[in-house]
Amino acid sequence: MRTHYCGLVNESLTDQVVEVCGWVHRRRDHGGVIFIDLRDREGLLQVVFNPDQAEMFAQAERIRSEYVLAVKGKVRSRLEGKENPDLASGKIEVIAQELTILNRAETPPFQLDDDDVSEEHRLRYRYIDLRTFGMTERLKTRAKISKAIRDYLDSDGYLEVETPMLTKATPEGARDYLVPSRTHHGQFFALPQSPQLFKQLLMVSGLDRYYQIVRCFRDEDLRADRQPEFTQLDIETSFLNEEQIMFSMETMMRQLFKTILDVDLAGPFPQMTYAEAMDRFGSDKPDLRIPLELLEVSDLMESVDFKVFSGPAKDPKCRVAALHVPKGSALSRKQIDAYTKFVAIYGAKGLAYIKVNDASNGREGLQSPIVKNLPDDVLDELLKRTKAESGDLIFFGADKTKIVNEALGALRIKVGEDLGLIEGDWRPLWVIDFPMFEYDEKAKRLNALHHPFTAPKDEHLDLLESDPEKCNSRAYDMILNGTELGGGSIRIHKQNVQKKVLKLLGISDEEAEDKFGFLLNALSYGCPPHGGIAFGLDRLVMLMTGANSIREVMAFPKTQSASCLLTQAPSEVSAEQLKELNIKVRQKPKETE
RNA sequence: GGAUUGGUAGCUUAAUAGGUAAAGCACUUGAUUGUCGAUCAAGUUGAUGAGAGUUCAAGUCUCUUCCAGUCCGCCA
Repeated sequence: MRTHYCGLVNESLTDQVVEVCGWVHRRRDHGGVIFIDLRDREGLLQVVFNPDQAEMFAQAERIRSEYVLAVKGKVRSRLEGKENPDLASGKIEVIAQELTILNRAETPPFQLDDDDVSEEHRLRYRYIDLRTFGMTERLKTRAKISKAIRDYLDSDGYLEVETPMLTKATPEGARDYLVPSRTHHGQFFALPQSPQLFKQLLMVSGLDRYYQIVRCFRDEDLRADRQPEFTQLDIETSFLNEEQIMFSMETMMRQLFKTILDVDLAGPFPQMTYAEAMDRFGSDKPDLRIPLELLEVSDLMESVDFKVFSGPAKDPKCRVAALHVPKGSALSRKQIDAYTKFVAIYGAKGLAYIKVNDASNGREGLQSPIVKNLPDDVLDELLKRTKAESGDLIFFGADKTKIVNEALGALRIKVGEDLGLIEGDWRPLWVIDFPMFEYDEKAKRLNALHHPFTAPKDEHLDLLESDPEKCNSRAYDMILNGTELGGGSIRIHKQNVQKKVLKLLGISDEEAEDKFGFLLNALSYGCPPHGGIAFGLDRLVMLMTGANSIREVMAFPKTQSASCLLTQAPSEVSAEQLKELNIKVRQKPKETE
């Protein structure tokens, strides 16, 4: 039926007879001659119908948008001056000899060349949306990325192993998607949040190097970069330390960017401690393309007669930080008010600022509601430390450290984007030396910053007992342009250490035995030192294709309320199905009348 | 759970201070032998997401609700 893809017919086939199949992208009827742009996944091809074959021409007159055609015809150079430079096949056209209408089509619910159709419509008719050039290209790029990754890992000795989708609910982490068991009344499987434990077991089994491109499930609220089901590139290896794993993953990324985008990522990736990232960027995934930094000024503000600053400056749980914005004094009062509103989202109670009108004129050169509260020596030191020049602006955050970091960290990105300060295209880095735990104020207990199987640094082992909050882990995150591409760690391979960590997380011996007994057992049967990493494949593809949501790189994504507009899932099930599962729905859904 | 933006013809949008719902594209028909977002002419298309209220009068004001987007919380 087909000899060539439409989009791949070019001048090298001139004078040959080809058979192509595709969808009618556009029809231009000139009465005596009809042009049809025929489209398939590889692109467009102009097909010409002449009236000398009356029967075929009559059929061509009835063709409408999105009809599916098979056309046999001769490739010929377009007439002089009639080439279309926008088309890969623009130098040639196909003169139709035979036409088969394989299928008719209703008028599509939206036009394929309309690039601002609402996402709601696109998702409802996703099968049509996927015909558009942008979607097709992104899915093709995604497939190329997966293949390049597989090629690299395969050549590096990694085995692709599948792990169960029906598995055990875990107490830590995100909310599980549950699947009721028919054969065990009242019991449930959980869909995996990640194959974490299975890949560790594969290391115990001596598989040595494992990878998998695998679906993961988390029942939490959605974002532009979060879907209830998403794809991880999951990797684990034995007998390598963190430096070796990081080097290998970096090499993989470098090859990937070269293959897909022809981009040379500068290497080696810089490494930054968690503490430094929080201090300088207010974030554990800093966007290094933005040349703004948070500056610690708590020590300066301790003794000033301005409680908004001196209070937090003296409190060890708080910080006062400055964000120096070159040329920022051009910001209007209205813009600064908008930024004040912006940081309020993160809990900041205000946003102090100083406009540096004339850096050489001391206090007189500064414009700000707070200058009157600050003594000369503090102002001098502030200008010195920020290296602020005339025309600049300095924002301040003074609050709980967490709030200051989140507020100024987000402001840093927003201001950087608004003022067009972004430098360079790709700025990867590693963030290392994460704390093992974070104190959860609400639950009044420790939480694992990565996950409960992350190993503590050898030299911090004693801190597990004495001061767990000071204990750092052997975890590492790969960050690209402010997005966490992946995170991993060296795992705990000693049973006693694993038990200790679970206890610190407030998991009782009984619960540990119940939920993780199989892992604890496995650790006792000759578990090698091992570690790994998991990358968010959707986010990686999103960055590499320049998409602004992972929905744009998934064929059939869900909406923000985790429903599928195409299939109308989730939906109710029959009484028989529920009965078989021994499940009773407690409340009837609200009346829909 | 919260903040915020939007929902008007098949699609994308408009509608002054509450006073006859409009345009472009799509679609239909006709014309048209070199277009490529073809062109020209004529034509069809609406319970303004749903429900209630205020009013002589509601797309517009009020309340409730549903859907979609962005963000906060949440996401080890």
